[in-house]
Amino acid sequence: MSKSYIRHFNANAIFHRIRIEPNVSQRDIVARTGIDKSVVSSIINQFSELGLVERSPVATSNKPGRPMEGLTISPESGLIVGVQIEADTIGYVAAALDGIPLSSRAQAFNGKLDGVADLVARGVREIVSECGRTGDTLGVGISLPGLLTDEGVLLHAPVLGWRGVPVVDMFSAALDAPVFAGNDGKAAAMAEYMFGECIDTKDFIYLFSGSGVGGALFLDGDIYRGASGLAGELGHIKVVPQGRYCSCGASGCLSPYLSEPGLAEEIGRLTGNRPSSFKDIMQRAGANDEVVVGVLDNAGAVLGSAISSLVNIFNPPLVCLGGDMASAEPYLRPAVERALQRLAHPSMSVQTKVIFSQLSTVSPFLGGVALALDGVTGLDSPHVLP
Amino acid sequence: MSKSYIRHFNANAIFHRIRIEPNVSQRDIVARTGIDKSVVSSIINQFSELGLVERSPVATSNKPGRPMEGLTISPESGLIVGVQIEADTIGYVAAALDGIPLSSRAQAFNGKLDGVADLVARGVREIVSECGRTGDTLGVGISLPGLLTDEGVLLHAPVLGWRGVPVVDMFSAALDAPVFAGNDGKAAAMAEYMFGECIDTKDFIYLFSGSGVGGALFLDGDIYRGASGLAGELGHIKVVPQGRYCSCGASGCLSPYLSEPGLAEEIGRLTGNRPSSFKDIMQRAGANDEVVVGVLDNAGAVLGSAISSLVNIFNPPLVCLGGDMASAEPYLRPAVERALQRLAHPSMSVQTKVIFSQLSTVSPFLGGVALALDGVTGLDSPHVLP
DNA sequence: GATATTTTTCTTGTTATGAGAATAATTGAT
DNA sequence: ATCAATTATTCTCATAACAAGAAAAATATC
Repeated sequence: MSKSYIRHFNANAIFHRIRIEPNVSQRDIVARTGIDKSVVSSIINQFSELGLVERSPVATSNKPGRPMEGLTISPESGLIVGVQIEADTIGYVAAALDGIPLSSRAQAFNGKLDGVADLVARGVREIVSECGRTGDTLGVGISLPGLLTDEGVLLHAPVLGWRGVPVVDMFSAALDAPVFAGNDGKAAAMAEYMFGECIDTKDFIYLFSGSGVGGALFLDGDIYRGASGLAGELGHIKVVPQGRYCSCGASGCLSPYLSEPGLAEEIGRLTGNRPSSFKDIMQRAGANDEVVVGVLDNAGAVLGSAISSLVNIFNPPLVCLGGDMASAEPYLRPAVERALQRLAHPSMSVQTKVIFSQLSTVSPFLGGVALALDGVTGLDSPHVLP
Repeated sequence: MSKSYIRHFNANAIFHRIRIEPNVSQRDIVARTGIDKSVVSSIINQFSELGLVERSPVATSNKPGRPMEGLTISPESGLIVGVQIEADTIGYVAAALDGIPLSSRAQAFNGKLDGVADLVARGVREIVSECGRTGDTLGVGISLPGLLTDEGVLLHAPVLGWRGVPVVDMFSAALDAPVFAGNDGKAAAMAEYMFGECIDTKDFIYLFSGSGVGGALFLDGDIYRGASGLAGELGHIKVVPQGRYCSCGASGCLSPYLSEPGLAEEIGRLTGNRPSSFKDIMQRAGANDEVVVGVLDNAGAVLGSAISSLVNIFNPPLVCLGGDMASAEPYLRPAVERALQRLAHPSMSVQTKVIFSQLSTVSPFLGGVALALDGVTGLDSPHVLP
C-alpha cells in the first residue's frame, strides 16, 4: 500500500462527504470522517485550487466565533455523462461532478453492435452540448445489461445478443473521455448508494427487475464483485424447487417469476392475452384484473422468499428493490411482507428495512452517471481528485 | 486513514506471507506483494529485532550471486492459545506465532457459565506450561457457539444456554493476555484460511455442521461481518418451503436437515432407534444401514440446494464444508454434486470447487488459534507487528 | 472597543514510502 | 587464486503525508 493511496483515499472520502451533504464545513468533515483538521484543510485547498469545490459563506448562525464556510462541489468543475444501453433504447444523462443531472434524453436503438460506438459518441456530444454548461467531459459511464469482466469486456448480454465485446476499448476509441463500463444492476446499486434511498448506507442488497432480474451486493461500502467479477447475479437465486425454466438454463430461478417477460408470459398463458409491456401489466392491475393481480401477488411471494434467504445470509440493514418492481409496490409489498414474516430469521428481519426505490423511474439512466462518478473520483485509475 | 495504518498493513502482509510460505526470501516477498524492497527490508529488520522472524541461510541454489536468506516465524517469538468452548467440552491449543500447534487437550465441561472464566484461565495456564516453550502469551482466542457483537458480547448461545454475556471482558479479567472472542463458524473459516484447505484464498464460503449448522462468508480476504456482525448465519438459509422447524423459530432452514440433532431425530423417527452421536450415525452408515444412508443422501440434496444458491449469489472459487460434514463426505458428496449440476448456474458452478475439509477433525480447536493470531497480528488493536 | 468563541490555516515535527547507489555474498571463468 | 558477473539485501537521501499545537481570522456579546 502506497502513500499516495492514503491521500487519494482521504480526498475521496472528503469529496463524497461534500457531495452527500452540501454546505458542510471543514469542522463537520473532521467530525464525520475522523481525518485530521490539517489534512482536511490541505485537501480542501487543493480542491479549491482545482476548481472542484467552492467555499461560500453560510447563513449566520447567531453563534460567536468565526462562521464556518459551506463547501459545495463546484457546478463548473466538469461534466460527467451516464449512458444506459438497453435492448431498444439508449439513455443519456449529463451531470456535474456532484451527480445532479443537467439534461437527459433517450433515443431508440435497434440493438445492433455494428456502429454503436459512433452512435453513442454522437449521443454523448449532443447531451453535453444540450446541458448548457461548458467544461471538460471528465468521464463517461456506460451501463450494460450483461456481465462484464474487470478488464472491461462484456462477456454476454442476452437481451442484446452481444458476446465477448471489449466495450471499454470500443467506446474509448470513439469517445475522447475516460470510459467506465459496468453491469446495469451493479450500476443501479451504485446510483442508489450515491443518489438514491441507500445514500451513504454501507451495506445493502439491491434487486431490480426489468427484462431480466439483476442485482448487486453492496458490502462494506462497495459493490462486491467476487473473485471473477460475476458475484451478485441475484436473478438466479433458487426459489422454487423444480420451478420454471430460466434463460440461464437452470430451473427455479427468481428471474422467470419476476421479470417483465416472465410475468407477461404467465399472464398470457392464463388469460390468452399477453401484455405487451410492463406498463400494460400495471394498467391491467390498476383496472383490478384479478388474474394480473394474482400473478403479481405470486411474484411477490417468490420475491419475498428470495429476500428472506438474503436477509438470513447478509443480515443487511436495507434491501432495496428497483426497476419495474418499484412501480408494482402496491401489488408486491403485501406478499413480500408475508413471506418475510414467515421465512426470515426473526432476530435478523427486525433489523432489515425493505424499500421500493423509485430512483430509476424518477430519474432514469443514473446508473451510468454513478459508474462515471465512481470511476472519475474513486480510488482507482484516472485521478481527478488529488 | 493514517500513516501508521499503512505500515501495519504492510507488516501484516509480509508476516502472513512468511507464515504461509516459510523460507521465502525478501525478494520473493517483493515479487508477491508488490511492496518496495526498501520497505520489505526495513520491516524484516524490525521483525528480526523484535525476535518475530528468523533468517537462515537457505540450501545453495547453484546460482551465482548472493544467496537469499530464508525467513521463518521464530518459534520463540511468543505463544498464542486457542480455546474452543462447546456444549460439553472445552478444547485448548497452544501454538507459536506461526500457528503450528505445540500442544492440545480437551476437558469435559458442564456448560455452566458460573466459574467458566477461572476454569478457562486454569486450562490456558496448563496448556502453556505443557507446550514446553517459554515466552509471553501474546493472545488468547476463544471460539464460541453463538452470535457475538463487535464489542465482544455473546448475544445468545443456544447450546450453552448463555445470553448477553460480555465474554471478552469476562475472560480478560481472568487471563492476563489479550482476549479475542468470536463465533465458532467464523473462527473455523478463519482457520481454514490460515491453516487449512482455503489457505490464501481470498474469497470462499464456509459451511460447517455439528450440533448446529454455521458458516461464514470470507470475502475479499476477510470475514464479512455485516453491518451488525450477524452476517454469515448460513444455517438458516431457506431450503425447503414449509420445511422442518428450526430452533430459530422459522421453518425450512438448512440447520434441522444437516445438524447432528436433526439427523439423529430423523433417523430415530424412521427406525425407532435414535443415534446417540454423530459417530454413531457414521458407524451405522458404514454398516450400510439403508435408512441412515438415505437420510444422509437427503441431507446432501438439501445441502446441495443451499450451496447452489450460494454459488449463484457469490460465484465463489471455493466452497468449503467442515465439521461433521467432512467425515460424512462419501455419503453427502454424490447428492451435493447432483444438486449443483441441476440447480447452480452452469457458467458459475464450473468456476466453483466444493471441498470437504478435514481440518477441524485432524487438528481440532484451531478456530481459537486463528482468532488469536488474527487478533495479535491483524490490522486492529494490540500491535505485535510494528 | 474588548473579550470570548469558533473556524480555518500555518508551522514544525515525525514517519513512511520509493528510487537508486552501495554493499554483501556467492558462482564461474581466467 | 583472482576477477568479473550476478544476485540479494541494506543504506542514503528525497519526497509525501499525516498530526499536534500555535496562530490567525472572523464573528457575537458585553
